[in-house]
Amino acid sequence: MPELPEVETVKRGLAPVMEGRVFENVVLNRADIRFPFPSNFKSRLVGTTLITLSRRAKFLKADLSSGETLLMHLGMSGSFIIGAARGRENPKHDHVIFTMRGEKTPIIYNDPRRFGFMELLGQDKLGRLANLGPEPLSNNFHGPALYGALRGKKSPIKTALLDQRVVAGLGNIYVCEALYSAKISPLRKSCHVNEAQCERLCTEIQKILERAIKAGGSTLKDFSAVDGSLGYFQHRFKVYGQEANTCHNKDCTGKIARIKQSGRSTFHCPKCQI
DNA sequence: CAAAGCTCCTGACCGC
DNA sequence: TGCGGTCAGGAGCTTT
Repeated sequence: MPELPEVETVKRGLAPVMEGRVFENVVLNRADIRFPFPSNFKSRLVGTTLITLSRRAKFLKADLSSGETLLMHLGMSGSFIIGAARGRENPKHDHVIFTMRGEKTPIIYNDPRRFGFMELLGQDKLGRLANLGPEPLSNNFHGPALYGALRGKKSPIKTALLDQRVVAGLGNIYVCEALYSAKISPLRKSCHVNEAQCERLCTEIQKILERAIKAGGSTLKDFSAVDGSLGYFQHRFKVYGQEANTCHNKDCTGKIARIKQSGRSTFHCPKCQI
């Protein structure tokens, strides 16, 4: 599922065919996905220029010449396809089709589970971006900042890292991976994660995200890269989905366990993550 | 206020 | 082969 690195990959794939282009046509194949599309969605887009496409947390943000901002979230299974709408294997879940002036092929938004959504924000409106925590790859994200965000929190560190107000852009997979690499138990209370551990956690989060972005984003079976490239599914995680495998941290003989935390699967090594 | 639980949705997977 | 049940999860919403 798309987490920060996947969204970043999508952004990089879409920017060359969207930035600086005028929306020539917008087709909606249904009135809503997770939420209803904004009123007059098509007429508010057609004729405007997409000035800048950027990413904030797991959101794609398109600044328009009209002054409005198109905010897009991929949810669990959303993907963009640059290519012909016809001859697609499963056009069933093609919900939005953008045509940019001067571009040969349309840009299709496909989302089987419809957990994604699109919104239009007025000028100076932050909307859902207002309460997001720091970008993990920015200078605002560092040990002391994380420590400050965690103290006073009684929830487990795993849960806290999924809270987009603490750090923005992580999902279940990368949280498991980061805690594993930092050798911190997902069950540890947030307020009991000390300064040194916060420092380590920040470093690991950044390393993991950077590596994943470099790899073009990693993915599970229902997410595909913006160009539909395969081989995208081959990504192996160190701990996520590795239940019962032997921990391969150095000098550890533990076995990867799977537990549930606030309804989500957590994979961890009970022996070396403390 | 924080934290936990529920909800949306479809496709993949499993056992019979 | 088909069918029902279960699971996956981002994040907003409701409940505690």
